[in-house]
Amino acid sequence: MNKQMLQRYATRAEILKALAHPTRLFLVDRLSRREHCVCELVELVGVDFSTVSKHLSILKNAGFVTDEKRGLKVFYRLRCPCVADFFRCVDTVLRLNAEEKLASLSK
Amino acid sequence: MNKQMLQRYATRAEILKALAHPTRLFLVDRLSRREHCVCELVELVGVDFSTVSKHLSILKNAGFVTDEKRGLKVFYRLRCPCVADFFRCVDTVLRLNAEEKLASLSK
DNA sequence: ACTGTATTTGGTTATTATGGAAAATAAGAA
DNA sequence: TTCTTATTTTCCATAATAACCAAATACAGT
Repeated sequence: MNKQMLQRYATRAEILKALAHPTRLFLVDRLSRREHCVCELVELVGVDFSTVSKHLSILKNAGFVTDEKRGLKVFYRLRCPCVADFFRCVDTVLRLNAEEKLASLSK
Repeated sequence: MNKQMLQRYATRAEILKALAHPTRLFLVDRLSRREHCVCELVELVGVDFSTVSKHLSILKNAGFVTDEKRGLKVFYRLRCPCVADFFRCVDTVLRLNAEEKLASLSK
C-alpha cells in the first residue's frame, strides 16, 4: 500500500473510529431523532459532563454532528442521515453472526 | 444508560471498531472484489505477515469475513456485501466535510 | 520422520484512547 | 461587577491498540 492509498484509507478509518464507541453510538442514535443540548445528553448517558463533551467533539470533528450555541446551552444535531446505513449494516452483520452461531449449535 | 442498553451499543461499537483501521478497511475493500489468501494480502498491504493475520482475525471475529483452509493456504472472503453501505456513508460524510470547508473559504 | 511453506500466537514496546477532577471559558441573571 | 449555570479544555492515571520479532502450529511433499 503506497502513501496515497494509505492516506485514503486512514481518512475513512478516522470517520469510522469516531463512531466506534458505545457512548458515541448512543449519542448519534439520540441525535438522529432530534437535537439535544449537552446537559440533556449528560443526563441520558450518565457519565461525567466533560466526558460527554469530549465525545461530542469527536463526533463533530468527524462531521457527524453540528452544534449551535443558544444562550448558555449548546445544541447538537445530526448532520448526515446516512448514519442509518451504518446501523443497518452493523445489524446485518450481527444477525449473520447470530444465525451462524445458531446453525453451529444444531449440527 | 442502563446495563442492557450499554451492552447493545457496546456490541455495535465492537463491530464498527473492527472496521475502523486503515489496514482493515483496505483488506475489506480487497476482499469485497474477490477472495485472497493471507500471503497475497501480506504482499498487497506491505506489513509483517503476523500483523496482517491479526487484522484478519479481528475482521473474522467481528463477522465481516470468513476463512477457509485449502492446503497450506488460508483464504479469506467477505461475508456480508453490506459493507459497501459503510463506504457510501463514510464518503458522504467526507464530501459534506469538504463542501463545508469550501464554503467557509468563500465567505 | 524430516523439510519447507503458510499462518497463527505470544511477548514486548510504543502509541493512542478513555474518563474523571479541576481549571478555564462563555453567557445570562442579580 | 459578581454569581450561577453550561460547556469546553487541560492534566493525569489507566487501559486498549498496533507493530514487529520470535516461537509455535499446520500441513503438503520427500
